[in-house]
Amino acid sequence: MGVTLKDIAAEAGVSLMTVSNVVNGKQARVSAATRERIMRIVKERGYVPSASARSLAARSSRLVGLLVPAVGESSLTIDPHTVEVVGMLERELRRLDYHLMLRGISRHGEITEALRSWNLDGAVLLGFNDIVIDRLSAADVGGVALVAMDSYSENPLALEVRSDDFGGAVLATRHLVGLGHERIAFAGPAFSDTGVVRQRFEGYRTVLAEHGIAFDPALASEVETTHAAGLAYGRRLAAEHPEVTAVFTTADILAIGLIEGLAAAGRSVPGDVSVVGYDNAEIAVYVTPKLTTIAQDLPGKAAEAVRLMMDRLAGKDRPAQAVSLDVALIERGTAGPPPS
Amino acid sequence: MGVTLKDIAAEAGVSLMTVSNVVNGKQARVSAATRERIMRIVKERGYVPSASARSLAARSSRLVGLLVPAVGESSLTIDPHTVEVVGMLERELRRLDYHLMLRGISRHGEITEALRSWNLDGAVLLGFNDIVIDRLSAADVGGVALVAMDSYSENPLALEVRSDDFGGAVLATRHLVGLGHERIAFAGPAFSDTGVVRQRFEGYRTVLAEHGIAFDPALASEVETTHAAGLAYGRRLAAEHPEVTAVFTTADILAIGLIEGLAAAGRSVPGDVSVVGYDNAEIAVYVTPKLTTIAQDLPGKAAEAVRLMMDRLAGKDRPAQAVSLDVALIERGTAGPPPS
DNA sequence: CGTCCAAGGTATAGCGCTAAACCTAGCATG
DNA sequence: CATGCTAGGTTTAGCGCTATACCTTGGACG
Repeated sequence: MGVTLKDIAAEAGVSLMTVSNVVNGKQARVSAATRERIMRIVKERGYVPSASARSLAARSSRLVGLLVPAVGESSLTIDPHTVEVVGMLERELRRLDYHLMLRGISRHGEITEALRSWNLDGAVLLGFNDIVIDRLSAADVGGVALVAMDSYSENPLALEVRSDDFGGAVLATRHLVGLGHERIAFAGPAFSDTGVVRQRFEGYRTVLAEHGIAFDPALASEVETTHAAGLAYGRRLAAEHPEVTAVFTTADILAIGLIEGLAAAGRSVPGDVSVVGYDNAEIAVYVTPKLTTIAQDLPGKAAEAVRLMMDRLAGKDRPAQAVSLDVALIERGTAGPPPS
Repeated sequence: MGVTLKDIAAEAGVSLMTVSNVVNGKQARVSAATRERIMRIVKERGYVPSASARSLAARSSRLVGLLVPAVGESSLTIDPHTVEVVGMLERELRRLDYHLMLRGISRHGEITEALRSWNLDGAVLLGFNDIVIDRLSAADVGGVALVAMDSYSENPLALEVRSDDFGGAVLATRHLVGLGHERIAFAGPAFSDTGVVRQRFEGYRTVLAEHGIAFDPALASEVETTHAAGLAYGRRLAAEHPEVTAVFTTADILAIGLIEGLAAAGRSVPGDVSVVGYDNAEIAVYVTPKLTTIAQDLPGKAAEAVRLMMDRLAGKDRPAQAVSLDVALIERGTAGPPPS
């Protein structure tokens, strides 16, 4: 079916290696005339090199893995966040004639398996828990270029890219304290865990302490990052903690659900309760009032991850140091002074 | 570095082929005792088969491509839509020990190149224009299993999965006509093209004709699928066509922008103008008033695409026939009777 | 005039795996 | 007792490519 190097070589009357050299742009060893003749035949016959054969013979696959957690039977956790990275990464890789392989990871061993099985040149790990990254040993990784996004591991085998989650929480909480709030609740998923949400939780607690406000564990709730969970939480909060005048949440969608839940319980935002979201998602400006939130530099994060990956693939070794991007408070309509 | 079949064979004192048979679960030719011994060694040594070697030797890569249009230098066009498919596809493929390769396509030739270079067993084409699919010849495709989503090509080489776009437009437009509207505008991207949007445009025109309403080309506008474009369109519409009392749009995000644009021009929804969106996106319920829209069966579409792909990979040949999924009108708050 | 060298190639030996054909002992069968 | 068959393997011949070492010319140079 397919045209191979051998076919081209036969037609051009040269050895197979000469064709290989031409196709791979190794200028040195071929005369211009021969090169042109071969290229013409390659075009004519529609020759496409076999990536598997190359990968096998050259011990390099020109393949980068995109590894995403996949919880059991459920789908991949690709949020708008992630999509941006995927898009940028694919484009940059394509420019350099690399390819992207998407792989959900449900057991730890699958990371190593993915790296080795396809002989990946690099891999981007999206949103894994620190512990997962920590457990990666040099033997697991081999020489694969690893970039971990949104992980707080300190594994020197992976270059890390994240935004300043602690700082974002500090910004949000200080904003609320500055407006005069004292009973400030926190809502986010699994914050007792390590990782991104934990950092935001610590930022929140730090600012409370900084202002002499006692941390009340009853005001920190584990809430999933969905509209429905936010809504339920809003009702609950209104019923159980009417003294709360502000909430810092770790996701916009949760915040929007929360606002609806509060409204359902007769509490208005920002009149009765102030709310700050996180991520500055697209939806943040479509709701009324528009959501006050923390913006991450998403394109920046994606660009940085891509840059690190490209540099490592190109062989530029850089210190395994974490890159942390700045965040910003976007003041819109959901945070105001507490009711007097 | 890596452990190979040869290493395992040497350690187990059997031939390489026996190990290969065990690893690939070919029960027939190996005794239970030998099989267990080999499996133990495989586990101990952490053997991972080389996918490139397999692909080369077996002429099958267990690799499925996800081909997405990539316009020039820009990123991939992965909308929430697409993400659902990606997630489901990855999960199903992983269960069957296939892998997913993500590839942006910016020139037509790249489709063939992608199929051939990695020796793909199958490919899902997401959101390509019909013309692109039409141009695919048997030689381009080889034996690759092709599933095209949201294409209206009739190329027998690709199984097609789409939802009933014409029917959706009919539902939306009839709803508006039924409410008493006569000056109904249409807004969507590139509807003069072929494809999904064209189908919706035809649905709209058909219903107008059906009710004896003359089609006015000035009321059909080419508007990009973004909030900003919708907003600009809203202002323009209010200024240039104050007689319009209803708009059917091909995307929710466009509809939401449109509503804001109308509001900015002093026209309220649904009091002055009714609006129907398309897709029943998540945001549709977060805006006020909640958006009346057409819902596609997204999970169904994804599931169907996956099912077709799986069947074809498993060798079940089915007639190359298009699957079309039903749509539904979701009545919410943005469509009402025209002002009297 | 012998030597060196560069330019422009070719020949050889795999990479790690699988498909397909082949082998061999041991047993049942007519 | 020859024959066939089966279980349980082994051997051989690549898949399409690249790395590496090697081979020829025809000058330039001392």
